[in-house]
Amino acid sequence: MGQKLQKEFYLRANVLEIARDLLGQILVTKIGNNITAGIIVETEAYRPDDRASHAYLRKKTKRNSVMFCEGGIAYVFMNYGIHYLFNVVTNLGEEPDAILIRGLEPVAGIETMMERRNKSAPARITSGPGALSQALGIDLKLNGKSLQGNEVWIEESNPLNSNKIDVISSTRIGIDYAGKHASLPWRFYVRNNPWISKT
DNA sequence: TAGAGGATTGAT
DNA sequence: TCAATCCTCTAC
Repeated sequence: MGQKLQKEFYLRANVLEIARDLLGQILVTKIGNNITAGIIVETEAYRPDDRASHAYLRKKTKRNSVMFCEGGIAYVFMNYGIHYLFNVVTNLGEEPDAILIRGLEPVAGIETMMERRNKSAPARITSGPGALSQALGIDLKLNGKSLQGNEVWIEESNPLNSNKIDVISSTRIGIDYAGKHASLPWRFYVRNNPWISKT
């Protein structure tokens, strides 16, 4: 088991840099006595000057209010009435930046994940933001939780391994409504990793 | 207070 | 290709 990423990691001003740095780190949840974890292989960054963000133009609503807190906490919301999506809030409180986690490579609690996903094989159980949230037991109860706590956190993986990661950036998924912002290359993923979500 | 639509998934 | 499904936001 590695060390939890320190709060300073999340307080940096460049959300794109943090989104890239999250690749290769390990997202862990502990729900009851069930620990589940996976290596982060796909992320997307959102900023307040970006129409695709819930906090576009720094507009604060009940749903996105945790994005306006200091970085290092979880932002969970329901999408399409069906799926929970898990984000990491970054930057200082004045800047509502967030990073959506879109893909994980399972490393612990795989049996639990398969049960939660109602699958008999691990294939693709954590590929896609809604899917990985279900596999890790993430729901609205985790919204606003500190990533220094003991329910959900991100562990630093071996830096030597991180250096080997071949990162690709591309446009984000499912935000065609965002006009020119839809073409920003703010999605980051690990080249050739089988656990990234479908394009 | 009502209506529209969404940072998706999985079955057809 | 399209339905499921419900919460949030916006406009009236």
